Amino acid sequence: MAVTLADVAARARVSAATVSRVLSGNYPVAESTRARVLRAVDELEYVVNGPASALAAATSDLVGVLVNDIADPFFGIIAGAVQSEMGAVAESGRHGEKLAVVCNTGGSPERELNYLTLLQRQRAAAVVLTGGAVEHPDHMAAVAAKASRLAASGTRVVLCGRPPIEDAVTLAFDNRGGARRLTEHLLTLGHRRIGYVAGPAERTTTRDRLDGHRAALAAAGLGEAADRLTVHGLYDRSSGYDATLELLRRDDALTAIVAANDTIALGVCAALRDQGLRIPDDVSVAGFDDLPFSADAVPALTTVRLPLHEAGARAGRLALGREPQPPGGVAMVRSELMARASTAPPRRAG
Amino acid sequence: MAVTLADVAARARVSAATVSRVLSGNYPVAESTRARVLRAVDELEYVVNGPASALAAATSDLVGVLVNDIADPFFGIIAGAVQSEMGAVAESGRHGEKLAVVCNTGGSPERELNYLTLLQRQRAAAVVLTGGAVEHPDHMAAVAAKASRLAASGTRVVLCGRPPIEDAVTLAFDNRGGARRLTEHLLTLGHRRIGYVAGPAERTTTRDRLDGHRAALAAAGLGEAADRLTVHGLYDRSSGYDATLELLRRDDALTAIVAANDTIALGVCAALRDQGLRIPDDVSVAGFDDLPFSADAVPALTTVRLPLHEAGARAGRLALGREPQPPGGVAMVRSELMARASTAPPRRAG
DNA sequence: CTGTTAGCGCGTTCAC
DNA sequence: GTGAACGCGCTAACAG
Repeated sequence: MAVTLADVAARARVSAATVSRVLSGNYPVAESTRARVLRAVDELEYVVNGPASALAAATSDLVGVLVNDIADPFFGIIAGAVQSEMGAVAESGRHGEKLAVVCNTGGSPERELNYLTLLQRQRAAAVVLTGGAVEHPDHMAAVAAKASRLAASGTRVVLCGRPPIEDAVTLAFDNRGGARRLTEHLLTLGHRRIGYVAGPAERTTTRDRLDGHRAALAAAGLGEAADRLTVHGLYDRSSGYDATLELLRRDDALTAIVAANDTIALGVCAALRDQGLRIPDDVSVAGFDDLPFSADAVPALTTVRLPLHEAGARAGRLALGREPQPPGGVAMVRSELMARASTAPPRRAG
Repeated sequence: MAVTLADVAARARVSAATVSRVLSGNYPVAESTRARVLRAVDELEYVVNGPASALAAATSDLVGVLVNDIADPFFGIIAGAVQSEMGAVAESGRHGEKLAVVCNTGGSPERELNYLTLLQRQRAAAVVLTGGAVEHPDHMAAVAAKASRLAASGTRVVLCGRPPIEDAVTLAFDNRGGARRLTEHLLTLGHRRIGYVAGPAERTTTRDRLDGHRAALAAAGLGEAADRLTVHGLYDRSSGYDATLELLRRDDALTAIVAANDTIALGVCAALRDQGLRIPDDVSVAGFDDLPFSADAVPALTTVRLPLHEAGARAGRLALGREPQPPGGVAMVRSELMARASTAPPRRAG
């Protein structure tokens, strides 16, 4: 049915081996025959059979990127950056670069494991796991085991935005430090009653950011109130909205609310407005990630910037082995406080 | 190195063929041997070799989903819905369902073609093309040709949100009708000076929505001003911001602005606010798509709802051949006007 | 119901 | 520089 290497070989009047050599490019071939082969490839519109090639060579050109939520720009930006490093050039049936594919786990441990198996089955060249990990001991062990088997079979495993595990290179995000600096910023402005809208309890990202927040409060002697003014939800807008109403019920004299990410912060802002509270006059609001929309929200959102694109791109290069591994296999991605208009000194009566 | 079918067969004391039959499941096998095989699979932690399997069976379990911008929730929602239909169950080394992978073209025709080639090389089971297509004649012909070759080699081609082509099943979005009803809504409210922020000129989505807008204006005898009050940009927030400033320069007595999508509309709102204009008191604003954030924006955004999740899920089922093709291979996805707080009768002095 | 026999299309030794 | 031959791991006929 489909045109094969043999067809090309026949048309170019050479052996299949020669065609293979021309296409893979890593072997000396006479310029004249090389041209003949390429012409035949074009004329026949030949496209390499990936599975056959992968079987023979024992490696495929697939790179999997796992994300927790494909509809969240946080992951979209990272995934897009990873893909941009693959430079998929596939001219003239020639072996192009890798095929980066993103898989949406929806934050479910089972689906994460399933995708890992699926990718292992495909003999993927590399796998990039992005975003916070679920902390259930069983699941962590299962992921670590999978990673080891993948690594053992030649698949590079790269972590981007989650804690290190064995047999994987990791780009860890400075969630804790960023969160701490953010809350310190609010404390410096004079806030003392600060609410916190956290993400799902079992995610590493959630825990790290919350830890940073608590550390800042504890250092200011405010450790007590932290728990009472912390509400958990999902990493989405409506969770921020609902959590804000809850926080206001617990303490209607709050002067600031910190959200675990920018998307939640948007929900927080909406809820505050609906309650007739002005930002930042009545309540200051802060987020995390510095997604594109944060800078021109109204008011512009104070947040912690994470260089998502750069991190994703680096993860991509690491996945391709085009960049040396960081010492110890772990590199920390720095975060940066972006103080903007949504935070100001408290003016509200206590 | 890796454990193979033969290893499992040896351990279970059956032939390789039997193991294969157990794993693919579509063949009668005695319950006792079946159990023995599955136990061996577990003990050996066997994972099928995808490439080998694809080679022998001449089909792979890969399904490609092409999107224009992976960081845009519009595509994230569709892609997530497609993947949710795949139900990736990969227990016990058993052949799970398909592996849906999303590829980010960034809206570039070259990358779109490259990904199509890459997927063809992998002998993908199906390919889903989402979102507006680029209208350059050469590119359209190239995509149509690729689609034909894919279809010819057994790959199902599904279009979701773009105009039909031969050899593909398509789920077309009612962009034109929705846009028309949206502008009619504004006209009914009494608006006469309506600005329009369009997307990139060469996209089908852009054209269809703009056509609908113009049709509504023309029907109201307002066809003349349409061109002067239309500005093109990208499908992002900053384009909406910049375009709004430009529209205000062209006519500072505008009473409404229609954006080609919700994301642009957010930028429009930001720009209007920065100009000291209130929404909808001074200027009404409308978007398109009804992304999750639109309902609780401030004010809630009037827009046109497209059932993205449903459409994506259906595209997924079509890709798997689990749903009968619509008559003629084309189904229209209806859009629905969502009139909310961002639009109101004009009050501003002309 | 199960084992045997052939390939699937390509990469990679070897010789020439 | 090029061709011939073998095998990657699996599925799909056939037998039995």
